[in-house]
Amino acid sequence: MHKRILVVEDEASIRDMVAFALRKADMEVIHAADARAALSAISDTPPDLILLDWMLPGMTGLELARRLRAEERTAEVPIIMLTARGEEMDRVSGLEAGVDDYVVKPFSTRELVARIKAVLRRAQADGGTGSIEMGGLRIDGPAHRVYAGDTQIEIGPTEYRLLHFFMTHAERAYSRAQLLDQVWGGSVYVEERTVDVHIRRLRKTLEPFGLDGLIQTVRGTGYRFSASP
Amino acid sequence: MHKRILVVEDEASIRDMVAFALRKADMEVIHAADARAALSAISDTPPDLILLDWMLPGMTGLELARRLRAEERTAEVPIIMLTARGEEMDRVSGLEAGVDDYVVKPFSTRELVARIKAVLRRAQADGGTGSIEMGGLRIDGPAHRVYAGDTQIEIGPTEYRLLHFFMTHAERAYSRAQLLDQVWGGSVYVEERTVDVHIRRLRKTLEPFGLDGLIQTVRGTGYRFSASP
DNA sequence: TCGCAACGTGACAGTCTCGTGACAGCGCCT
DNA sequence: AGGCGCTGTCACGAGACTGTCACGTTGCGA
Repeated sequence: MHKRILVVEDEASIRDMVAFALRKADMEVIHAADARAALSAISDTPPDLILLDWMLPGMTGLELARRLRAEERTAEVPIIMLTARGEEMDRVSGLEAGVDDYVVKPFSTRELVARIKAVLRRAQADGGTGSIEMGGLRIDGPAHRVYAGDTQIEIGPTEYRLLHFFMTHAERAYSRAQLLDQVWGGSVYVEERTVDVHIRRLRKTLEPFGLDGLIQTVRGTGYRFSASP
Repeated sequence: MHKRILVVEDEASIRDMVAFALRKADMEVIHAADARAALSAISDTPPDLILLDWMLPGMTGLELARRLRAEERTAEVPIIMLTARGEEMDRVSGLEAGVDDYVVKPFSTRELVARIKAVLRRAQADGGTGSIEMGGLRIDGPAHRVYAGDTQIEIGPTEYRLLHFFMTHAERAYSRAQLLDQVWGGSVYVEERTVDVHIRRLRKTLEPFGLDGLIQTVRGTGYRFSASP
């Protein structure tokens, strides 16, 4: 799996470390120290994935992410954000800007590579359209919409994020803590049982469309999303 | 969440403080004063996480980290480094060696525990073992599912953990005490005979699928999981 | 062959988990 | 201000799961 990764990061030490790890994982690394350099690097050939630092000189990573999403050439390129601890609270707005995943500094290279691979795998799975379909349910990432066949389903923000996470991480059990981490964002204090309630609401929203059994309870562990019962 | 943590630290005061905090957080603490002791402690059963002091007599923590990464048994075990203030600049080389996180001294035990939990959660999220198949039985770790051929088997939490342990430690006999340790978690008080009952339940759930004889009784010792009768 | 210890089995009551409905607080729009 | 959608929390109850006991069976050494 040879892939081209664009690393947008101004701090040399982190850049070098990342480059070292990615090359070891058989990936090609392109550097950009700031947003302008990133945009010009992309104008040539879009990479397979962009690794973006949250804090950049000139333009924030979030802003750049939005720009990249707006441009057709790069709208479909997965983006992973690098954030320092304490910046996590903006995870939700980041996810809404179309960022695919977050890695919080300090991170281990092992974790980084694992996340990158996961995101690449997912990107490949949804064929680049940004929408995922399974079990009669379709979620349109860029448009923030959910369909059951042709009819659109009205869905709240949290329910949407939960469903989106599930559909991008199907066939796998997650604990309530993990779901809080991933869907609510790492730095919030909410009861774990709150997850149950949102699961319940999501199930209730999907039920009228004959979409039962998609969200399964894994007793003693958490929940799982899967098209097969 | 009962976890085994190996603490590699030569300074007694820090070691005791850490041990106290971790035990309070329901973790089992193994201790090693230097690199050699650490390696020998690991040779038995690898822990779930290693807490490593940067400065150690004989071998630096970094060196030890590399050694651990190189060895297959411990390559996946998360490592957290304890560093004194001012040693931070070497963070990059540490991350290159595959260290998962840093905690800078002086630290609060609360922070330490939080970091440990975070790292454990991430390590667990990275999928771990994937799926294992043997003797016509397949267990899908990430999805938390068990199959006999194509049909899924309904299974309770404890039965699942027991089966999972057996399939990851097949062809070897375990005493009831060992099973309680590994499957129930070390800090619980249950009768040893309880193991028998769960073995029985597991056998019973597997039986309808023609999966007999997978769990064998080793009279006077305990039980063993094996594909061959 | 006998007797004992180890193991299998069924039943049971307590505990824990999860689903569910209700409710109050909050931000937003009219 | 009032209505409305959304969210987090709580309390309750059904059902699943668990640990333990009592008793039946089996294997093994004397």
